[in-house]
Amino acid sequence: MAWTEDRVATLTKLWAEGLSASQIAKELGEVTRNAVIGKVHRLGLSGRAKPSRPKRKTTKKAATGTTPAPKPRAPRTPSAPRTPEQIVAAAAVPAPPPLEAKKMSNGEFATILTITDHMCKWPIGDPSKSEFRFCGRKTEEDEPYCVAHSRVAYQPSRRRGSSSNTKAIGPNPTSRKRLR
DNA sequence: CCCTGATTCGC
DNA sequence: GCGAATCAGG
Repeated sequence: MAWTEDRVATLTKLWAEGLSASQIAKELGEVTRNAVIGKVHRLGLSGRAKPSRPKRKTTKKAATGTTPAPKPRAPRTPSAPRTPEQIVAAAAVPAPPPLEAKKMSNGEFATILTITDHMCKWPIGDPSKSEFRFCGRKTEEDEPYCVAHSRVAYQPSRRRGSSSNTKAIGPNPTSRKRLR
């Protein structure tokens, strides 16, 4: 499968949205996550908000005794210093502070502990903070968000008029793991 | 062990 | 240019 303009566009978009390489690979289909990562690098849009990339240790681990050191591949060269890519993926930033959450009937926001089905899982605040809450309003049957937040989360993208292209761009709620 | 991205290199 | 293999880390 060749990297058509279309697929590259999707790849770029999904990558900017923060999807993992494997997720993107599944999304595109016909490609592996390695292919995705490879393409991402080739496109020069590597390194978005990567939490862990302290240092690339070129020093490969010393043979753990029993390692016969097959070394099928050519010796890894020291690798060129990573160029600080300055890809601006800001355009695809997930969710600006959307609607202000209303209070729940009992006067509290939904928390990670109180959130249940039929409650809007739109995050409010910084997930790393204890003040983090969910919107908590009533939602439709299997909707993760309330109607208001759903509109924000699922914005139709004007690409390819036909095919379903309503990609979720909202933040990832707690349990949004893709089924595998 | 699962996952993640990063890198290199044969094709 | 592509992507498998591999690496390194969480």
